[in-house]
Amino acid sequence: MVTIGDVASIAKVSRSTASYALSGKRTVSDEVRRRVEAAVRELGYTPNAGARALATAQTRVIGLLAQFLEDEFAPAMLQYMLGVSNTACELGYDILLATEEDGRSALRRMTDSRMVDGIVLLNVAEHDDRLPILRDAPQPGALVGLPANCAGVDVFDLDFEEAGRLMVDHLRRLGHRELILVSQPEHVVERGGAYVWRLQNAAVDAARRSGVVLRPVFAPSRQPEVGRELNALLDAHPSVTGLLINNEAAAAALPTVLHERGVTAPTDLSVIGRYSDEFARTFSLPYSSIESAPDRLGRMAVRELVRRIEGQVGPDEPHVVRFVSPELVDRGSTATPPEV
Amino acid sequence: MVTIGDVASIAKVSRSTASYALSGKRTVSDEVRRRVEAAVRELGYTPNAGARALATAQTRVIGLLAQFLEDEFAPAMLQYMLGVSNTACELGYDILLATEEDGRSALRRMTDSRMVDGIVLLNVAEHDDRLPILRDAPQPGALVGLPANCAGVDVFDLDFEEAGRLMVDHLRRLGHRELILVSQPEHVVERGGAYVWRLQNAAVDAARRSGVVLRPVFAPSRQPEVGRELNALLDAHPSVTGLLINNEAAAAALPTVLHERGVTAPTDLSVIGRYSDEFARTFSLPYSSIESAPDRLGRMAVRELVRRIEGQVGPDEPHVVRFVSPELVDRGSTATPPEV
DNA sequence: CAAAGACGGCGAACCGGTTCGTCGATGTGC
DNA sequence: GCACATCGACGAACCGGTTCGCCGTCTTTG
Repeated sequence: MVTIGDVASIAKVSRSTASYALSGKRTVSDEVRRRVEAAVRELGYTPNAGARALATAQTRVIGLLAQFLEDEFAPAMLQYMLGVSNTACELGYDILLATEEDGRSALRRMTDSRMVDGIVLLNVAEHDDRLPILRDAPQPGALVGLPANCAGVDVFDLDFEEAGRLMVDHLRRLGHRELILVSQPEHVVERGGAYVWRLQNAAVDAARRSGVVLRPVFAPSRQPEVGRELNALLDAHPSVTGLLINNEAAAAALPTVLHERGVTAPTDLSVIGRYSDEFARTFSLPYSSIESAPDRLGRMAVRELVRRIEGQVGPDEPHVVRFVSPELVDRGSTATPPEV
Repeated sequence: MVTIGDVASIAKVSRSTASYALSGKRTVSDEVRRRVEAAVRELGYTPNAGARALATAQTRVIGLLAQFLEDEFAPAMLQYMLGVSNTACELGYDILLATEEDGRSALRRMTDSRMVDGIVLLNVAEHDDRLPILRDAPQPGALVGLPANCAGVDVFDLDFEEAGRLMVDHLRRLGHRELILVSQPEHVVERGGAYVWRLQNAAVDAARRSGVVLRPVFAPSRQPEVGRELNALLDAHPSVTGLLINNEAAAAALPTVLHERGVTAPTDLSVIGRYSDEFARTFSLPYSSIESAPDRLGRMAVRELVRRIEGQVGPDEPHVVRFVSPELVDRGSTATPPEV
């Protein structure tokens, strides 16, 4: 193992001078700097991360806690992870990943042992049991997902209320008067996935205010149950002219269901989903959708986290709660409802 | 920050005694052990990872290099990552994740700075440019995917040759005489994805030996192109009675294509895929398939890697190259071909 | 021309663990 | 009763960086 001492002796300077030459934290003569740099190249020196962490109390590593829960759509989670990972890399940070069930112990391990400079929590529930631990930790934290209590952390999420209103208003303006909203399964809500409620309540509100009938339902998140449920819904409500899908599995199953029923969008039925563009491409979904922007949310979380880590924002400055405005990506799956 | 010095002074022993009491590497009186353990609980002590890494030259972290290439199916990659991550956790290791384009620099960063005790490389190409770097590194490495040169690393992969034979033989025994094999796009092969060739060559061989006509084709890995290609293939070869799919996107697109053509499996057409059971469930694919076992491969790679790290296998002992035998998961999509 | 200041380099201490060698207090054998 | 081994604890050194304080030299300034 080549150490800074080796570099120093090759360059014929002291260890401290070698360190200053490389960090630039004190002025060093050009001559010495050149000698040190040459020695670094000659030996292929790279600083030992553990030693540096010990000396500087900084690791340049960010902890990422992702949980792959039953009934939640794993490919969607991946989008968030990639947003976080790639942004961290751009900013010069590495990612320590934990995917285990028990997020609390993983979080404690990372923070207590000072393996990380900061933490990103994905898929945050309304009363997330990881939050108290994160608040007690000395490292800053950034969340993707809105908890009931945002104290002490930076929070980023899609504006699900606005998303619900947008979906309803879009179809109302086209002339639809009876819609179905397909949400995630009810136990996702019970587990604390408040975003389901946030979208649904806003949608119900918007519908009531404008005299539109909106039928909200919780649908399974697994095949083939979700396909059967969609069929049952369409059977039970033949007068429905529009479908709002806040459930990835349902969105993925819909093309087959519609095809089997001989229904085409938007001629017979208008459809709007809520998922990422990447998701739509992967599954070849032809429906207009509210972009859920997972990569963007991951990116924002890391950006703000790094600002805190690097002290560009004071520890007393208030934390951020930022909502991404939903945008409708038009894929041509909505139109005026068919004449009855 | 609470250090082992704090623990020692609370327990009224020296730092070294506290260390021995916790590690058990030397005998310590029961009385002292109790006092130290009490102090640890009282203070909530956790060793500083950087300091420990510096002293022991071990980090208990494994580096994971995953690359999300254009034209490769991201959800499939996730399966491997989860296998690696969960197994590492079980064995007491954390995962340092790199997803950036430039795997070489990420690898060098991790190994040179001694951030990790070992490396897992996913999606290894035939002439993978990360391999020379990994061989030069002092840490052991484990691969998922078969390179041309396996020297110095442990290698794990599906037995794609056997998979190819299995697919062909299964349909031949049922009486099929003309098949199409849908492979990944040709540039996946050109980039070094030799597994495509390995399966295809073995399938072609097996077909020739048994007098079956096998038409191998490279299909796109994106929607909607792959759907069009499948349609074109079925149009061009009406006498084909069986489809072998070694292309995730094609498998995902097939249900819609067949439905549109009014074709049902296995009555009109027999289908065998090659993907993981998890993948089949996510996409609700009704086809029998060769299990590609990504979680199992990830698990095997980490297991062997940890054995090397912990010195349970000597540095002179030869490295492992292990193939997982393909297993056919029967989902009822194959049968004797229809009478002509 | 002497005092003050800037510059460039060095030595030593420190970060928080682990581990080796030592040493006194016990216990054992002859 | 003495030599000897064993046990349990301690002090010091070490891992590989960073950083503070100091000092000699050269330049600037009154």
